[in-house]
Amino acid sequence: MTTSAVHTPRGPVTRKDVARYAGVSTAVVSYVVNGGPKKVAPATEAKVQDAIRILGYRPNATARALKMGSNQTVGLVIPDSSNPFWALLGHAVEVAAGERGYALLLTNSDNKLDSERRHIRNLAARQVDGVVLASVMFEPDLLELVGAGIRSVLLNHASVAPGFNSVGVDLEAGARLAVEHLISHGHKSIGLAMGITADNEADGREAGWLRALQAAGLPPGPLARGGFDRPGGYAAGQRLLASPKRPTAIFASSDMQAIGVLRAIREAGLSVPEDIALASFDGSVEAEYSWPALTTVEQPVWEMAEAAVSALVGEDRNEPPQHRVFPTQLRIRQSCGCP
Amino acid sequence: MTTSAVHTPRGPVTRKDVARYAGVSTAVVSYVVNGGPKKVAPATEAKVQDAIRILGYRPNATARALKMGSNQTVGLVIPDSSNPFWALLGHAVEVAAGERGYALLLTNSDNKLDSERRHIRNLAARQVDGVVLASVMFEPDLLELVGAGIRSVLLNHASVAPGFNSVGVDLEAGARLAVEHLISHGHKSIGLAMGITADNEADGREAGWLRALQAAGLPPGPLARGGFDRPGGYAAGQRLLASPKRPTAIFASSDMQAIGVLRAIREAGLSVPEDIALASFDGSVEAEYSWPALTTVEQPVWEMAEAAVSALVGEDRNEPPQHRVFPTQLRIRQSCGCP
DNA sequence: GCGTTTTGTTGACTCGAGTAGATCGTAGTG
DNA sequence: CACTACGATCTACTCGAGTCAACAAAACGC
Repeated sequence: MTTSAVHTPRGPVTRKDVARYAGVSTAVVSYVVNGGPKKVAPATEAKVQDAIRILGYRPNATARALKMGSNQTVGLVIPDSSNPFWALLGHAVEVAAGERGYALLLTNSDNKLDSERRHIRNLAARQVDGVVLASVMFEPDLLELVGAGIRSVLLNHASVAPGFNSVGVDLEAGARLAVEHLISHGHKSIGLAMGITADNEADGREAGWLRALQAAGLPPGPLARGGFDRPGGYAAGQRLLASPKRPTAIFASSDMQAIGVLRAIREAGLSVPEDIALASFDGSVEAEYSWPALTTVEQPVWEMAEAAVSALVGEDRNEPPQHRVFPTQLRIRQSCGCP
Repeated sequence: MTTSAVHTPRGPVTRKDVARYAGVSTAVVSYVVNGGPKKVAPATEAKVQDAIRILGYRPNATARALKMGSNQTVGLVIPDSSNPFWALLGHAVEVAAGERGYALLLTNSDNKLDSERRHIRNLAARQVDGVVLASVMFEPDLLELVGAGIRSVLLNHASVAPGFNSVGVDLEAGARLAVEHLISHGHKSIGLAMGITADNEADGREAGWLRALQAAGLPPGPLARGGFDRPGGYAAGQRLLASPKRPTAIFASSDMQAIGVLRAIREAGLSVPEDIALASFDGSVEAEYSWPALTTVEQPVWEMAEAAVSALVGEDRNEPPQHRVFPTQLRIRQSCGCP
């Protein structure tokens, strides 16, 4: 004869079961579980706590969410979570959300617009409390969808959409930092391996590269476009190396691209930074452990995630939409030619 | 004068609003939205569809979840989503779940037991339909928690817990594959950079390394333990290099560790594979783009994720718990000494 | 034309929890 | 001792959607 058999109902234990077992009403159970909004006598509270423990009651978060109109969840849409930069961002968002008691619904848009749109629709239906949209693309459709009552933050997006929160870094300033550093090493021909932004908006990194060169009175070096990922960088790197006047330095718009470029350079029998210097953008861990370690423009991912989540469900939830731009920092390592 | 203002209620549009607008009962709206369980006359259906479109109605997934007892969500607990291997796994799980209409709640345990336990509790309260538990740790507590009605899959865990689904690879066979390959290159002293498994269960990779050496009549080389990540591998690598009899080859229990080892080797002024050959475990993208490219034992991450999700919410949802072991494949590149 | 199916629609109850408002009992005051 | 004030508790409604039993109307058979 087991101890738990008598009163244990089949199926999941609900508030009602606890109430019956403790000999109180369901309201009291709620008051005990939530510590309010009404007081409960200590003796009653103890009875209820016992019942909860004995029956193994766990409140149904879905029911709570229905009643309260919030399921304590934020959604995140990123292009590809197997890309280390996005993975890190996802991690940071999860932590920032977790600190506030929110869980993270993660979705990958895979750089496809319809996929992204589907995910946003889905997140909206699931009544998430907010969504962080780290999209390379951008469509008015998205505005409408997300605008339908759900708070959202655009991450690192070029266009500053009215009515939307946005969080990002100063891409142009960051790129200038890196290119200027390459220039300071004496390079006169600096190529650019640029990622492809689907909306064809001018990317700040490209502008920064150009400005830095102009400011130094240098002509723009060769430019090759490819995906922001390793294969994209590899392909872009090969094209840069094959250009009529091979650059002596290359700035890549992402760390992953730089790693691809690195491979292209090596396969060409050249070495970094002796033959070609390299700098990139993002500041991911892979940059640190690459060989040579990559000089890169670091994005304050944790702060950005924190700011994004805060705008969604944090203290500044009710403020009007903000556009926060974070500074970047040049993380100097060996790929640029520094010792 | 806007077209939508007249009948649009304030706040989110519910089934009731649609019903009122279309002049039907709420039941009919449900039937239209779900295509059942009862038929609706074409003319009525059209009216309802119009109302839905005009009012911009989207069904509240939370309410649906409450009624149906499922919120079409699976949970994933991994040690650290900024580790590429786990990031890839997360991506694969998300895709597998997405194909079945399920969303992914992602949590990082950060390798901490209490954090892991908290997340599982949270996932349970949120009534997820299943959880994939990729824990390095293991505690009976977890069994109890997850066992409380929620289907779960243990990923790549050494101990085969009864009543639990599990999905993993044959760690020992995989490790043997790699070590045997190093032996075939003529190496007689092969060190092991082993990750730390918190539950101190014997890890198959260690066993495989040992067995391969024994089978070849070789003495076990030096062994160093560290985290499964890059810093862990770096530290382990330094210790292996400093060991009295320096090994001529090293097998690392993860790609990330191998990348750390690579750095240690380079900082010691040695080169791979000339001075020290290297092979590792996981088969992540970083291994491919490392220099030299890492020879590694590839885990079939996509198949594993597919199997895990399928056991949770797929076709074989109602079968008794299974233990699926997938084969690994040796992906030969340059770090082992092959051309 | 009448009884019988078929088809279409509806009202009402349900899921599990939050909480306002009503109710009960008791302690405190005059 | 009557009467208020208050603390503790319960009743009952709500959130939004799924679906069954019940019913009305139309289609059918003979």
